[in-house]
Amino acid sequence: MRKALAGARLKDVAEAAGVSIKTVSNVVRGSARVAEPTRERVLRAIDELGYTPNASARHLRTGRSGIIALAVPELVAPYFAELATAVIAAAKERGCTVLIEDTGGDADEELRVACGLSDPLIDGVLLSPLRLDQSQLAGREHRVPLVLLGERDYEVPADHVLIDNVAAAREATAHLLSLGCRRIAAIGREQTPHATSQQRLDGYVQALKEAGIGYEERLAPPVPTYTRAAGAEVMRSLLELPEPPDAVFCFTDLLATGALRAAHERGLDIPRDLALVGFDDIEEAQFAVPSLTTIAPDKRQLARLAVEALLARIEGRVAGGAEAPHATIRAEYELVVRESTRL
Amino acid sequence: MRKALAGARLKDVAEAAGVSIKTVSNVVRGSARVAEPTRERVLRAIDELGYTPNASARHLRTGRSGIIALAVPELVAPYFAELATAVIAAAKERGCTVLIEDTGGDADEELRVACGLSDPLIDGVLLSPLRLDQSQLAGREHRVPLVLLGERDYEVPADHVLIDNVAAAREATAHLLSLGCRRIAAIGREQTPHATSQQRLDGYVQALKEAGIGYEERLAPPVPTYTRAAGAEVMRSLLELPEPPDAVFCFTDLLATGALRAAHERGLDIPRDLALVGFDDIEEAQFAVPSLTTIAPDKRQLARLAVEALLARIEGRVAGGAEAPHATIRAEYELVVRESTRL
DNA sequence: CGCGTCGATTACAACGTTGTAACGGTGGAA
DNA sequence: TTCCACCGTTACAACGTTGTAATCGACGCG
Repeated sequence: MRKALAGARLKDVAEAAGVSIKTVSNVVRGSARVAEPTRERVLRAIDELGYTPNASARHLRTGRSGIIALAVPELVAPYFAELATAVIAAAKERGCTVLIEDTGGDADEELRVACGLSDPLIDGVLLSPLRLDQSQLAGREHRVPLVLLGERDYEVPADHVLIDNVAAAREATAHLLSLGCRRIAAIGREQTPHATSQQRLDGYVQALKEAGIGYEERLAPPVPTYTRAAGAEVMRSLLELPEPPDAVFCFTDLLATGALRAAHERGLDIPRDLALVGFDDIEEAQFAVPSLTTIAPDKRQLARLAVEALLARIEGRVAGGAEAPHATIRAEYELVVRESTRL
Repeated sequence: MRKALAGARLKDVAEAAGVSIKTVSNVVRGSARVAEPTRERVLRAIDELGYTPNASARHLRTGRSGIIALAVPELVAPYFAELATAVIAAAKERGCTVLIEDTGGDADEELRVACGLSDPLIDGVLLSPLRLDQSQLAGREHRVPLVLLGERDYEVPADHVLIDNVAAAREATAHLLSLGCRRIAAIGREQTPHATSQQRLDGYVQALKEAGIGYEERLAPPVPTYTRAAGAEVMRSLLELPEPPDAVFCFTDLLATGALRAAHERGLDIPRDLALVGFDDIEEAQFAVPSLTTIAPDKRQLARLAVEALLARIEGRVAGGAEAPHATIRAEYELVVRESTRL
């Protein structure tokens, strides 16, 4: 059944080089000393036959496949597409391949992923949780190493890589305040808030408080989802308030582009009638009309730190071993000022 | 070394159910008749132990892993993110997992992917080629089944799934003509054109010709890349022509959003001063200001057809066998009219 | 009552790899 | 010369799965 086309095996190389299978294996992996002339003969044979190791067999034997899974709520959301690209690049630097899962933001699906998918092929999992809460995660069977990429509630039994969302949200809001805005709305609060929403809301409230402004729930209406459509819809409702806002802090750039769209429909001039800040710094933010001031998490750094943390767990390199306390690793961010707040 | 945590094996299930390993395997795969009471016992044991098949072992034995690779030029390009999402969904319907590769539009990388990556774990490859040309592809060793997703030049030894780009581009241009525009620019021509660029240009030229308008190369300046930035830059240069265009057909929505941005900077009113049509129907097109008229390929259908074609090749289900002639499979598209051409 | 048949189940080998332990040969020291 | 040590190499088993062929038991027919 299996055709010769499928590629040479250790056995073929061994025959060609006149040595045993194991010697070839040793040459390939550098796992034991091999005399130089033998080494050369083997390498030549490998080259001639175009040998490449069979990942399945290797995985079966060693328990390592070199494949890690990245699960995001929505790959079509530009932020996650950009993050995924950064993770793929970071993994490649470390010799790993990435398998991308789209959980659709579904808690069950996230849990399934956190438990190592349905397939032990995966060496480890990077999860950007959206709805998953810590009680569920706490009960998971620790089948594979797990690193969370993004916000978290309370304690979750896994390493986390994230930026300081509260501080970033506070900075974004403070920026609007510094422009003289006093009636600042927030778009992104959720009915049943998950961590991202909660933390950004906290930062927003803190900044207001520091400026002596109280939190007014009407100015932070709940959104059903983090989509452009939701952003537009909520923006429309905000503009219909008796006292509409003079600025808006959107918890994601996607919400912000929707808000931009709605403001445009009402003929508002941004930033003069309404200043706008987003969050994520997706590529689109630079090209929106007007371009979008936003919080820019260092996605490359996030990806690198996350891959590094996961590999450390996989390879058991964590100080203190597998039962080491779960680390929280912070990446950088910065506020990028563009037209939507440039008066 | 290998821990029990890693999950139950056929052997464990067999012991729990009091049958042989092979019977469990038969239940799992449905490959042989199993008496109903035995079946139930086995299923219960599987459920209790949380057994999941080991892909590597299965792959090692059968040569099938259930994993297909999808290689796109740029995952951050919304079109490809949306396409990837559709492919993941289509693959899941068929019981496959998708491994996403980002080739960066690099020809060498695309060739590597076309040859089945460096890893024989993959059952087959779906490739969205950008720079790869047929001469390179022709010389590849056919290590894994390959299906191309997107345009092609001439003959390539692989099945293709695509929409009729020439017709779509002609329709987009014809739409602009129907609005009364007569000086229609095109953004997306490449210095050394690959198939996508060439075909959309052909459609554009055909439509002009049918309206009795000649092709003017100045109105179709070359773009270095398919990015927002390139779209904006080319748009600026077009607006500086002695006789600037009254409409633009952009070969992708990404280019179009860049063009939109540049037009906005010049204070132009779209569509009154300049009508704009894009291509791809990325989500952003609906929320751009103004929203974007565009060609909408049926991405779900593209993904389904591509996965189906690939699985057919993998399973040798192709009429005529592995050496069957390579098929060209067309998916649907439609022109979606939005504000950017609604006068 | 015995034989044949058929359906359900099982033992065995193999996929390609690598860790372990054993092997053989060479060179130096006693 | 004899023995030991050590280095390079090897045989073997095992990872979890599935196809093949053999086995077992029961039932129907002659």
